[in-house]
Amino acid sequence: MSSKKRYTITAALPYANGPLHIGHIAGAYLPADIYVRYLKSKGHDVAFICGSDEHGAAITLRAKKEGKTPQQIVDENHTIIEKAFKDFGINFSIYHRTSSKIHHETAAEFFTDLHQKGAFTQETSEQFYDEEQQQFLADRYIVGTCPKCSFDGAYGDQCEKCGSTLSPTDLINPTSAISGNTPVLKETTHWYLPMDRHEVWLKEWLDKGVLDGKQQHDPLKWKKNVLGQCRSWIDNGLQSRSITRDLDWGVKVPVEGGEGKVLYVWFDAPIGYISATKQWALDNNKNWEDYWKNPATELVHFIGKDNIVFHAIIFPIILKLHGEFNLPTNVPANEFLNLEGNKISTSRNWAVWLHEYLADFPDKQDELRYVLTSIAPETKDSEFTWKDYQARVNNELVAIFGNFVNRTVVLTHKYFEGKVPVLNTVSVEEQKVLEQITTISKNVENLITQFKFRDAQTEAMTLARLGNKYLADTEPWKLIKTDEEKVKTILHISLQICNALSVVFTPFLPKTATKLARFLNNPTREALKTGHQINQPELLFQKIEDEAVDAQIEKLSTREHAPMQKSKPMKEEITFDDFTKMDIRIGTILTAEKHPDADKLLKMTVDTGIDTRTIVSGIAEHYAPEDVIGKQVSILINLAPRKIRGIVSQGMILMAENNEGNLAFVSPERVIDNGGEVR
RNA sequence: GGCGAGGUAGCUCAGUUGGUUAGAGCGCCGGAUUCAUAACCCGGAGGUCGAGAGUUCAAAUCUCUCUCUCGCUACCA
Repeated sequence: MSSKKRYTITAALPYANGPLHIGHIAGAYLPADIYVRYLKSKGHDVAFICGSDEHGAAITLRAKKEGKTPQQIVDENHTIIEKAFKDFGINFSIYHRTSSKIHHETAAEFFTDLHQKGAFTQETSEQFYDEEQQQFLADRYIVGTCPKCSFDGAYGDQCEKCGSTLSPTDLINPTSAISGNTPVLKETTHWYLPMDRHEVWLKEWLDKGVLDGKQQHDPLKWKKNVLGQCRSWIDNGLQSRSITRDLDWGVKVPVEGGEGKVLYVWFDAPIGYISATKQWALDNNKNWEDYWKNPATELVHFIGKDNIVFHAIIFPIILKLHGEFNLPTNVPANEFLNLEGNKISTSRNWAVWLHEYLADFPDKQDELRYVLTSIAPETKDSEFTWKDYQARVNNELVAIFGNFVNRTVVLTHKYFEGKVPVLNTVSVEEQKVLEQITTISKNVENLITQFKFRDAQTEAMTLARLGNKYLADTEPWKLIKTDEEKVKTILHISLQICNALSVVFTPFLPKTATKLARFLNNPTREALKTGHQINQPELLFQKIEDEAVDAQIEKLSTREHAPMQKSKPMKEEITFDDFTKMDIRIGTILTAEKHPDADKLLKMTVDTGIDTRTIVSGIAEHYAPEDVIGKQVSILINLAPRKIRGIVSQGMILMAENNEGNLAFVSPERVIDNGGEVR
């Protein structure tokens, strides 16, 4: 228990493409910071590693848009993010960045090493290519309509509207984000990581915690959501994933044939933990290998649930392939934090930005830390509301914690000139109170080591509750008239509780704990000695006024929520002949039912005037079957039939789409005979 | 559709291997108190534990079916 261990703790690398919001903090950085502060307070040797993830096409794309270099973009964001972390009090050993030289070297070395070991395959495939710009288009450089939600501005790797993971060829009407042209498919060769080769050992490692025949971790200590997600991935069969991209921003592929190609961000980013550790070791005269290669060192990754597969499957594969490296002993992934009833969305600007909070609520880092830990999405998605923030600060921090400290310190000054009075005879009840201080402190520690930060913080608050109850039970303000010696004992114990509060809250509320230690004039936080002079207190916490939270709610609701919606550029010019090739008719939907094997598809029969045919269409999320029967619609009838999810669809129903991605039928303005031509 | 995680008091959440009247904090109502930022302390109300069926002497807890939320995944000309 008391032996000192070495820990490498990482927190997900923030992508240097935008600022941080409270969801990031609650999900990864705050729990990591609490854990690290706790470990350090116990004297363990901890490297707390984080940094900006600065590669990837989203950054080059944005650079292009803003007329800057990618380096300028990441420099700006890195500075903002680093400052926000620092101001908020996330206490990294190092906050590094993946654009650094040491990272490029480290990542390249990993690639070369794995390449030499034959860990990769090379595959040639067709990728979109912009002929005018003479370059392959990375996934992010392709914009089109999301096949899932019909959002118009989806990227080739992801739709930011519905969050779906996509591949560029999934997009409807793909266009090049650089030129607006329609890209063509062209062959290119990339390196792939065949993950299926690793299924057997991964399964044993995840299920039993056994690696190479040795017990490496205890799976019972892993969260259910993490193990469940991983099992789901492995049981479905791991795919080969490409780990290089045609792009000029990132870590250059260091082997023959790699010209013009870089490592894909998810390959290079986790290696950033290692390169950051190397830099930190150089700066602090340490040996980085102690933190990554010594099997006695624990490696823990704090992440959000979107990152589980990378940290619990892909990165371990990379580490194991390289050899000598430790695998994580735990990956405590959190779920997501919602905000005022909706998902946090960067693109819709539905978020509480960390740097804005710090500006709007100066010196209230700990208030936010407290609230975010109270509602940490540890087992399920949770919700932040400003009213709840206010209630928790006012009813818990101010009323229970701050108030107890204040009354104790005020009474000490009032009765004993601010000197810690002597501990006289201790009653049975008081003996119990003293024992409780120890018990609660131990409980808090146990809960932290189990990554139950929410419960741990609640337990820490019970110490303040204990203090308030003790004062209410003993009533020193009455006793002072009759039994000053007893009052000395009461305030002595109360002051020790205050001191214990400054200890147990150190990981959770570091600024408050320091402030409290200052009131007590006790920076070491060892037990207070009789006669010790304490300082004049201020208030530990201020109440949050209605106006302050109302202003925040107002700010959220008045901000522009709709994404910047630009109509897509016109497609290439076509001839009249091109147009007349399409045979579009008016028809009436006769029957409609849900596709038996798909959620988003409706199977319909339509009277086209010339025949009655079956059409399958992806509109089930917009229309119920009974709503569409009898509707007159426009149909492209000479489209080649195609099997969709097992049913042959003969034609396509035309739909119009608005900015929200909602669909509407293109119907004649008055009733037209079925088979009527649209031209 | 498949898979994973959830659905427990108004809110945020606990409930271990099934076992007496289902818990905590906050909110609410009532009482007491004045050292304290009208704060603290005591008491109370409030839940058919998502729905239904089954196993059992006994189920929030095990099994099955259904339903809703979140995520991954498939279909989307």
